[in-house]
Amino acid sequence: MTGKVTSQQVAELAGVSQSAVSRVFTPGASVSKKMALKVRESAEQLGYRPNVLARAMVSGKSRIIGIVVSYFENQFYTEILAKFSEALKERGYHILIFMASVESHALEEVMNDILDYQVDGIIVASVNLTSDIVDGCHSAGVPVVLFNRSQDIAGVSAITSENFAGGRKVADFLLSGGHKKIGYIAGWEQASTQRDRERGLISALEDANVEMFAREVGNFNTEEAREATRRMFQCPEEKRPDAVFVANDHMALTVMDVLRYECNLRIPEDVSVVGYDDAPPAAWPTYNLTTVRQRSNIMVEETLNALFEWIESPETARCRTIAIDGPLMVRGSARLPEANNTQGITDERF
Amino acid sequence: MTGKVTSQQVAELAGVSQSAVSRVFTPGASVSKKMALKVRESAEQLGYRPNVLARAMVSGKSRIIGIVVSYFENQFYTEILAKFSEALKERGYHILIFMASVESHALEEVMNDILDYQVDGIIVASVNLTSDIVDGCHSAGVPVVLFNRSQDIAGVSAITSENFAGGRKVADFLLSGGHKKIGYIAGWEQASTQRDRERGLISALEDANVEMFAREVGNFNTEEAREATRRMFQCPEEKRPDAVFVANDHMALTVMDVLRYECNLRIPEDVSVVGYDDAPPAAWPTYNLTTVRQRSNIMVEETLNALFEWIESPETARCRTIAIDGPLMVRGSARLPEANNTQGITDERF
DNA sequence: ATGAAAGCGCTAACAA
DNA sequence: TTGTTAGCGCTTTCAT
Repeated sequence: MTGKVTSQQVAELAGVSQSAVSRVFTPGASVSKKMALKVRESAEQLGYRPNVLARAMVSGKSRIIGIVVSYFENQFYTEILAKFSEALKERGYHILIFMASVESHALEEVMNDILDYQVDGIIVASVNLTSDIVDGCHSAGVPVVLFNRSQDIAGVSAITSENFAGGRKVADFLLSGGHKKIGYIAGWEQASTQRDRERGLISALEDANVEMFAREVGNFNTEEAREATRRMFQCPEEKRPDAVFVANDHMALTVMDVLRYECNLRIPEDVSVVGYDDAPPAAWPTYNLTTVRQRSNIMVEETLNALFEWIESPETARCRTIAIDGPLMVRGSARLPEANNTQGITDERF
Repeated sequence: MTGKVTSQQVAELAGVSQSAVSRVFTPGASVSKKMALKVRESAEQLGYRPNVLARAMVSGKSRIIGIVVSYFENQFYTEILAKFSEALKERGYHILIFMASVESHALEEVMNDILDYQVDGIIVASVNLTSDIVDGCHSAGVPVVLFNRSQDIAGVSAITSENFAGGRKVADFLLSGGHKKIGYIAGWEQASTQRDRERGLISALEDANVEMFAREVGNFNTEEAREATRRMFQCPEEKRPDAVFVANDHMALTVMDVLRYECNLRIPEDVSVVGYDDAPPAAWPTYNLTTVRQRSNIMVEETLNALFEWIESPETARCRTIAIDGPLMVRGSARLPEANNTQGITDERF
């Protein structure tokens, strides 16, 4: 029944000034051993802990980072969120979380909500920003960094994987597996990740003089991916792709389910499937999905580096656009290249 | 480049007092139409938005709810988090998120961190509290409610599903499917959900004079569930259960994978599998898992009701312990009762 | 209906 | 090293 304990109360009990108490709880302030001891004892006794909000008001630092996520059914993002949470806790920060729908109108509201909390920075995962929104953040002095999206907006750092190269790896792998009829199930077409993966795919296909055999849009969500798969595969055999690259794992799982249980197709005997992300379920034996890994640990780390560079020295911080290379995880969902075909492929990773 | 805009600046531009500006942005304060208009115009022009932290300091209400989650790989909880997020946004609150490991030592730290942010309430999902921790919250005047755990601690409301009844439903279903050799893969044994589900199972088994055939502990995590399954099923056929109830879906998926890909057992021909939660992947055709549904919408709603009852009227609020009934979702992972056996079972839901 | 003034709990000069 | 003082941006009496 203590109610809230203030530094003032601690000060009185310890017989010192209120600011002395503040110093004791401020790392790197100058206090004598004796003072520190006295104060800590009284604080302990009363159950005192500094009020982070009050500290935030005067210091201008809330130690809160806002995170916006929009595809939360996608296990890749829940994994990412857990990693951000842990890494930020280590730095003494905490996460105010916001789930956004994909429409950018709602986004503006969400971003304003975030700013109202005086966050020290914002991480935006798989969301498209507008320069108006970014301007809003900048004029509030809050750095923003994009995770898994890259956009040409002044002053936002962006961390992605090498999506173009990833798309190429998939194409090369499929081609060397002898596939000629390669289909593609696209994600949300405004997403840079989607576009770059597709560009990579097409570019490698062109190099081999192969045309994309079929294309449908799954929009990164389960239901549309299901329908896209039906459109692509419920047709006479000669019009059916013998391989399909799906723009992310989340959709790829659905695609595999539809292929197996609705189309009665065997994977990889009848059709090869390759995804992108290496989300946890990709490794489950049922799916055993060949996919391009996004190296989430590194991506998270780089995102935080970029963000804290701005937070800690806004003057000198430079805007970064970083793309992390990731390997193709070769598993069982796609036909393997013939042994005599493998040009230097010795490893699981292509 | 506006920097932070204060109510003072808006006041000056509008030619009114700072407190007038405050009133305009305080729902239900007394301001004339003219004043409101003038102020809103100036505010708009400067891009002013009230500072939530400053407001929190004086009002004592931060409009932040702390949420602690510990099993984040479990899709059931990511779904829950999304639902809390949406429902809270509707009430004008936001979520400060904390991921906790299961050890209770770390928990105390985490809870203190949360309190430092002056949250208005705390939701604790699938975490075991101690009364010390709860006392800490109460003396800080912060209500706590347990989600998917129930514990005998004074002053904490708890919302769960009818775990005991759920366990019984599973047993009855398996029994009427003709199973006699029923195994159980337990969750973390300190968890009330785990205990209640198991008690329900055993109680119905006893009523039918059947003994539990095998039991292993999976601790609610993937790796231990995998090992538990091996221990239970890698043995001579006669010592092998013909049905297994797994304490939650997250483990059940792993169990199914091990059964199929390591033990070469068919589901449900060789062994029936039943889970608990009805997490999203349970409905995927590959798993098609028969499971007890936790009605997450209702559970979330009740959790929030309990929490806000405390937040809004701490004097009159009463502590609630609510268990929500949930149906058995009959799918394909467990053998169905013989037609002539079905005593009044007409529906998919048992 | 409006303005003046006090103060939420804290940090950060500034003196001493 | 310590105490004194002045705010951070806001809500909320209290006068008017």
